[in-house]
Amino acid sequence: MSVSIVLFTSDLRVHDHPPLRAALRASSEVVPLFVRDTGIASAGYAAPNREAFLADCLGDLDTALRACGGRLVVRSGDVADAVAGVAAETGADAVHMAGGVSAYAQRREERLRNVLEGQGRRLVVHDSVVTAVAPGAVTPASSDHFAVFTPYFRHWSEQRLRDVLAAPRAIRVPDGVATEGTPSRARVSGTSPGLAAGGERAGRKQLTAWLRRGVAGYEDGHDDLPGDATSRLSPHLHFGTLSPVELVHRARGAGGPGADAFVRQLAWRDFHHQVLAARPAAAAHDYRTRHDRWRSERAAARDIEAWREGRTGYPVIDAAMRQLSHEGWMHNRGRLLTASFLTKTLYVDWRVGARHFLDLLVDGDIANNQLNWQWMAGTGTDSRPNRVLNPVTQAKRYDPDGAYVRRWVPELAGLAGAAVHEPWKQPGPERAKYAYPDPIVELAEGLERFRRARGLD
DNA sequence: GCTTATTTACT
DNA sequence: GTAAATAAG
Repeated sequence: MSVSIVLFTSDLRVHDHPPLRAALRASSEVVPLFVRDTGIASAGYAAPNREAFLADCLGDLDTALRACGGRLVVRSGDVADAVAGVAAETGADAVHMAGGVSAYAQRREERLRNVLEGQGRRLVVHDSVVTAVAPGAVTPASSDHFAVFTPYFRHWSEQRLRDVLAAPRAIRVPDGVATEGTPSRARVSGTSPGLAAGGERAGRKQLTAWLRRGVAGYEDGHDDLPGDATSRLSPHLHFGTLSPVELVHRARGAGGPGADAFVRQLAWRDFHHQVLAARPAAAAHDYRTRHDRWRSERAAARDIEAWREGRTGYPVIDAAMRQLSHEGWMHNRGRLLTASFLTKTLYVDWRVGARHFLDLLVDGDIANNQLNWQWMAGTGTDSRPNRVLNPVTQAKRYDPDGAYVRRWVPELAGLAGAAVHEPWKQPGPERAKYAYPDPIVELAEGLERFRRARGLD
């Protein structure tokens, strides 16, 4: 008669869950445990949209566990203390959990290992739960991680992934383990009105629909802003309600150029995770400095505010920023454009933008968010420091009829076609009809400031 | 075998 | 411009 604990973190599912399977194999009784980590709030990482989505996920996980005779135990507090407490109460001899990559996750794992080993218990950390290919599983000859995507992707693609694990059929939880119960989404305030629903069942339904109907058009459609033809699976990947290993297997099974392009995006996710695992400081500091002297937040306060609120006077930027606040999610092309605009055109520190995204994005993820921001800011792994995206050119390319802008910027709904991307070109009397701001900065002016600051010519 | 130049490709 | 692969020492 032995007891194991499964500590759920960013893996809120029962399908394809190596820690859960390992615990069930090792022990006759298992405690599925989630700790509402008070440290996340004090680290400034908590956000209402993710709190609400998390509540859905925990409720659904509890339901799935109950369906096979178990339940989810929820506690609050410091993770190491809470887990040690449950371990002492139940006499568990091992704790199984997924490996994480952030500095926070690495610290958490270390503290947990110390406290458990002090009690004579084991911590077992499992790979390929949060990513398909584990960080460090492939490395170049001269470094502990890849800094260029293309060679990483070649190696990543050659990795043999483990088989997908079935959901458990039966779970016995020891009697009398106290739980706080799962939180309610309804009690989270300050969420985006159009926030998606969380939970493994919702994620699996979405995945099936995506593979059946969406993925085939992904290669052609992924950058089409109004078409909205991306998978929207990012929140489920962030909370682990879907398994990246299973996604890769099933997408490869679907086949075709759309599936290949989609799998490539999943590899980008793993790429950023392996960078952060090796360089956890990159969440807060330049991966490779360009010696920027960003405009101070004080000096740029009005520009930053306009950017956050979606009133920069560049319609596609404002549309994307409003989509973010309304849905807690933004189209990937919008993320690139708004990040380029903040860091290059306004020359504001990428950390300011990354912070705002983390405050709102339901899929807000330290590895992907921080490193993609750095990628766009030119301080990351990318080797092109002077890449600047022109919001007008890009808008005409990826929103040729202006439908995306009109959807999110109703003030401009009266402007037909691509004219909506340049409202300042309307003749004076026409323009007065639209309660929409003039551009807060000239593109050429911003570009010049940026190039001067970077010493580019 | 190991270090150092050259080539290649780059969301 | 730069990282990785390859060729050369």
